[in-house]
Amino acid sequence: MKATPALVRTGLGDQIRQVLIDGITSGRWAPGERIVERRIAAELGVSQAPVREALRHLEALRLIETLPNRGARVRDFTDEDLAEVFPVRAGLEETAADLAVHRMAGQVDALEAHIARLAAATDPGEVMRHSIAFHREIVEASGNRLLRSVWQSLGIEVWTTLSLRRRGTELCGKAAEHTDITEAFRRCDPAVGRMVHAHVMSYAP
Amino acid sequence: MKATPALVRTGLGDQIRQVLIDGITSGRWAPGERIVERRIAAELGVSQAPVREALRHLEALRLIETLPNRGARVRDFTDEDLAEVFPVRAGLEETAADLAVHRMAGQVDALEAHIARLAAATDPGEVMRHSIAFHREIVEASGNRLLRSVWQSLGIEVWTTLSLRRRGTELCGKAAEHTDITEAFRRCDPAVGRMVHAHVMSYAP
DNA sequence: GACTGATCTATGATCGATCATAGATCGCCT
DNA sequence: AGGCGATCTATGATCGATCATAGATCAGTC
Repeated sequence: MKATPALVRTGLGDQIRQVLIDGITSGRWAPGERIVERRIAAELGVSQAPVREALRHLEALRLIETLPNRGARVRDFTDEDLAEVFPVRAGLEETAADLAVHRMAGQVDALEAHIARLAAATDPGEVMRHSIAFHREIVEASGNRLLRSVWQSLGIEVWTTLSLRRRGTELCGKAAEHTDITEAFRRCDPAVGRMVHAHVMSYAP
Repeated sequence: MKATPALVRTGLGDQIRQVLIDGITSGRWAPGERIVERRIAAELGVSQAPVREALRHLEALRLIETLPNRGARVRDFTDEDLAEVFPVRAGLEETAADLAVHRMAGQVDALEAHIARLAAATDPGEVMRHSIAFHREIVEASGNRLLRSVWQSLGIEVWTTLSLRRRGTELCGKAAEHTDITEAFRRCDPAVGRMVHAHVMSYAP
């Protein structure tokens, strides 16, 4: 492979995946558009193999759909697709909160730190990441590694980005609920699971 | 590749994945044992590529763990690993039941069919599959494709098999609860979600 | 012109070989 | 003997090429 690697050496598959994700979220590849393995490979100056690896990850994230012997295409996200994520997130995060409330034992420093960072955030991307980080913190605090793995595999950041592109799913105005939830964790309120569930569902369109 | 393909032609990756899953659940590969890509490839008379593809699937199922440049090894499932799946399943299936109860509108034929098949099952493997099929039916009935995808990715069958190997997690004696749940669906009882949650958790060790 | 089948083309699936890295091994120096 | 590199080995990561399949295209018959 000569054509100016254009990519540093740290796991080609990972880097290609990021390139593809950026391309999809930025709209470079339109929904329904085919993603041809060799074309991407040639463009990035790599071979077909790591591109295939990256595509499998995108498939797991449900960003593309693949037909046997027919290749991959960018999914044509319907509003329904974007909406489906919320009940799943709500269920997972409710479970996480119920598990976490015991383990935290009123220690909510980490949650408060995320709230502070969210309040200080300026640009929309930063707001989104800090808002998500608050939720991730709850999932982490559950101590259930499988739960964490499943939650991560939802690719919340990517889907939220797509949702923001689609319409103006505003993330602000929810900081108050984050505070309420944090207070519930502080007093080990067993209703915190339901609160988190309701909070997540309130994002749904 | 000459060495008597030993595998029919229907997507090598899929077939290899099944061989590996069987090998792990049957105990052919012990926990912690390394899985060397080229060894498997040579053994099955294929090349490294489809084996790598299969290994990625196993990684998604959390049956193996992979270190960069260091290969894959069979995970050493702790009791904790086996237990972690139940809260996650319970949360997902509660969500599914809550979504499904509206869509079923009291039509519980499919659920009853699974109960009948479970009652008629004889060998343990069959019992397990029909028991799982009942739960899968609820998830399918939710109509949420993401939820279905996430549930499937838990690899319930495999983990249940492993759990059965580990100790005698008996699946019988739960048929009555399946009937209770079905009745709740028939009368569109909004408490069905909680029932499913409790039912799933009752399998936990 | 319309239908049927052979051929061509694009591309995914798979292959065999090479490159790169992590440990293991060996040899040298003190 | 012990420490420290150089070298060797096993193996994952990547490559370029080939095989196989799904459609598209074309030719022949009626």
